[in-house]
Amino acid sequence: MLMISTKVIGRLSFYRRLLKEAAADGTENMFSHELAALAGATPAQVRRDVMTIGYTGSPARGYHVEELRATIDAFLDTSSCGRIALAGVGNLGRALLSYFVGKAPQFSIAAGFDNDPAKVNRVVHGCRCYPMGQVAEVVAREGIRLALVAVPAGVAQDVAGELCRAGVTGILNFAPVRVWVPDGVYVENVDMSMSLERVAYFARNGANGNGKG
Amino acid sequence: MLMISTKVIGRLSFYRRLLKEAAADGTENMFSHELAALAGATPAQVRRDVMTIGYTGSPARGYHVEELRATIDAFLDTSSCGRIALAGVGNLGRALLSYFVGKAPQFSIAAGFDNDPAKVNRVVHGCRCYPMGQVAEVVAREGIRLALVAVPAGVAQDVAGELCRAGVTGILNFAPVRVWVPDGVYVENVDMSMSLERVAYFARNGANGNGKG
DNA sequence: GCCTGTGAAGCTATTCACAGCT
DNA sequence: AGCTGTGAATAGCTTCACAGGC
Repeated sequence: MLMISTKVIGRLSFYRRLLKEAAADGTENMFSHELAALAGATPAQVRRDVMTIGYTGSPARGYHVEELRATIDAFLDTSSCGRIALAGVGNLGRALLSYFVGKAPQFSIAAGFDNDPAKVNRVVHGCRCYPMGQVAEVVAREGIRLALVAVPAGVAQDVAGELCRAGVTGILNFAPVRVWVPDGVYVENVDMSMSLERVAYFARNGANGNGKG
Repeated sequence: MLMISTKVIGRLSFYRRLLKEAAADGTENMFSHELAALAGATPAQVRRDVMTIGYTGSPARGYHVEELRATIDAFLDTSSCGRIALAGVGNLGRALLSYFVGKAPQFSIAAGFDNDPAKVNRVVHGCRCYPMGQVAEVVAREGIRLALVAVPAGVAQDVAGELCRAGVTGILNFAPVRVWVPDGVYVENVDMSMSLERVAYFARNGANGNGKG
């Protein structure tokens, strides 16, 4: 199977969200330039991205909103893999919980992990918090494959390692360190300090428009 | 002045953090391959990045940790522009407050804004919360140039526009929508839903290693 | 006319590979 | 020997431009 870049996957995920909104507003068809305007991309890029997943629109009507959304859904295979672990139920962890609750119906945070005795066995936003020692057991029992890592930088590597050993194959890492994982595990880093420094740099040095993201 | 990509700026910011840690551990010199190993990059890329900012090491000793860090500091111009506004003091906003407090000494969140009367005039983590209506006044008074946007998607555009009108030139946007800003304003989007969907995709489709960020 | 799909071109980012230094 | 700095090569990404269709 052809390898598709993280950039394309990100944009597809974003297009899908826009298509959902458009569908909710009653829009049935959209041209590439319309979708591009919403996404902040070029029409050519939208067409390329749509081509990569093998959907094709009509010159007369553009893309059928529902069909394209369904094609992206199928491509991203949204049905499976929805159970997520949250490692670190501090300020950031709880914010992530409330952020993801309800937002993405295909995903649910099935378990939280923390070493703070004040958090263990609490239920926050419908998510039960377990001690770190139970990662292996709970991840296996709940069939968890994805994890959010929101622990302090100093323990992120240990926590990530333990999650991988328990069977997690995808990690969204909010700790400001690179973590090393076995082959076959995918890590994406959300490094907010780095992002802020980048914003500070370009705010001063006058690059306008949207950066990455 | 030569235009430098967001990727390079991000990596420089990351190298600097690693260099600080190395210096704290008493390391005086590092070779490109050592820094690369810590950063998860290639030695050639480290050398390129270092070259871009005009620092040069020695074949015998590699880079002088303190000097390189100072050169990156000077390049990113860390001294100015440190005052930040936080728009939206909900769960995410408060998590960002606690995340950035102390973390980056060159940055401080000087004011929060929210429309919830329960939050207005409260002080959270040393940050005073004002009503949205006072953005123009407070941003001007505090000399704020950067903003974190952590409001619901539906109002992100309005809030971003108001911030720009008040003089903000850099926005780190956590709302899952693209916001449109005047020329000369830089926006970086942190779209956690998109990131999670990307992780889910690559967790299944087996791309290993680190993605972007 | 204005659209899509797409080969080809153009551009950006990364890596190679080697001269020059210690 | 092993390193840096860097021109050249490669790989990857985006845009152009146009054939073909309505």
